[in-house]
Amino acid sequence: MQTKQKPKQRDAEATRARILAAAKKVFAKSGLGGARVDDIAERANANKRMIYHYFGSKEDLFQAVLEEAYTDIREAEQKLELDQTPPREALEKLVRFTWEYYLKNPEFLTLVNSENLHRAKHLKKSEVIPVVSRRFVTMVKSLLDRGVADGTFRPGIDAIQLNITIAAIGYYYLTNRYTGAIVYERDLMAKDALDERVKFNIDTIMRLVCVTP
Amino acid sequence: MQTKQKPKQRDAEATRARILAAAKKVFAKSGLGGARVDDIAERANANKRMIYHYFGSKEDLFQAVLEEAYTDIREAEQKLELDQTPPREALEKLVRFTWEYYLKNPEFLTLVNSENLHRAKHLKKSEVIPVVSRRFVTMVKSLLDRGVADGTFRPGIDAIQLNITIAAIGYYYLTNRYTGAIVYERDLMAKDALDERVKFNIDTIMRLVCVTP
DNA sequence: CGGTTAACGCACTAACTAGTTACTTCACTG
DNA sequence: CAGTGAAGTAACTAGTTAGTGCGTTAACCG
Repeated sequence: MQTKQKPKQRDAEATRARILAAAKKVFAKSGLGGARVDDIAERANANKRMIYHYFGSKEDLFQAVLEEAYTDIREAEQKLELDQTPPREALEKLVRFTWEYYLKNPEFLTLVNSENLHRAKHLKKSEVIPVVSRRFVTMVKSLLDRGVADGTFRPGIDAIQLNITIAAIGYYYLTNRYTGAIVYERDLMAKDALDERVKFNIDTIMRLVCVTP
Repeated sequence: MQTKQKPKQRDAEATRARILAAAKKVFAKSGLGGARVDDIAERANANKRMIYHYFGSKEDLFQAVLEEAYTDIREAEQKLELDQTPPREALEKLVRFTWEYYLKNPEFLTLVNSENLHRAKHLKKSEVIPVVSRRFVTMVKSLLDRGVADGTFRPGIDAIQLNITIAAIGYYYLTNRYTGAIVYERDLMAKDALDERVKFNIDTIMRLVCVTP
């Protein structure tokens, strides 16, 4: 049984996927308000009519893009298999992963920003988000527990506060890189600067969590 | 000589200020792309023509709003007079101030996000931003130096990395409060949650910077 | 192979939007 | 107190923009 078939002239699945990918780019670049449906259609090599055929409206399309973005990062986190790594190493791995994911997927940052500008009205309607989110929080919780049990981590740290902090120190640096470059008069995206920042972030989290940093 | 005069029917200064205040609200709520010039004019109790008279264009108005927002926070920071406070106390004061400023001025967060979506093209043109920014970085640098000198702070910490981290742990929590509430299934803006977060943030920074946290 | 269904495209609209034109009215000065 | 320049207004334009009506064509099934 072969899965790869000869390319069809009409392929609902492929067209849908092209629209979704194009929408992700455009929404990330211009936000929900600034994005143009015509622009998305053109980049997707699809007719604008198809967007309304598959997604219903511009906002529904935005919701689909967001859901995909969130499930993507949550899936990638699960693949880290932190539960099979010693606590200290696993924590560093998580901090490093979060940083690198944001660095390689900058659209994720702007999409989340855009969604917060709209007070998460699209995420609120989503069915899939709570499912993947819970699995993620549970993962970090059990990592913390294991670390406390074997004496490497301080007890009493709230997993959600830790999660937020790990995300924050990477997210803020990267999402505000343009204003940051001006305020701090420094190229924040130079290789050296990026390397220095991960190091600093790992240090920050280790000092926060570990008994002996 | 009295400064308070009877309200004029025509007052260039007052109209300009009303437009700027209205623009700040609207840009913060909808972003640069989503904001409507007509909406700003209406909220300012001014004619749309006046916006073009005083500010030239929508983008120039946005730049004026941004510059005001940045100079406001930088001015407030200077008023803390950290150089007249012992290093440890001064650092905690700075972390707390940053958090509270973001909390009380949420428009600042969305304006900065919006500007980063546009790759800081407006901030780049500004003359005043580098001036106030340098004064701010200098302030934190000398705070760090004083702390190292009297043995309370670890040596070798980069002032800009520290600045970014202090901003990040407050900014991220607050700017992403809507998506955060859904992902973490927790009311992040409840009084208890806010109190817990400042405490956590102060702890994070103290452990990062102080020799004996 | 013929017919039904779903994919696809063209061309349109109704509402909106940044910016402008041409005009009126007030405040202050000489 | 007259007249001039600045403050203020209404109505308009030219170009966009999200969303649609309707016709066409390819794919798949019996």
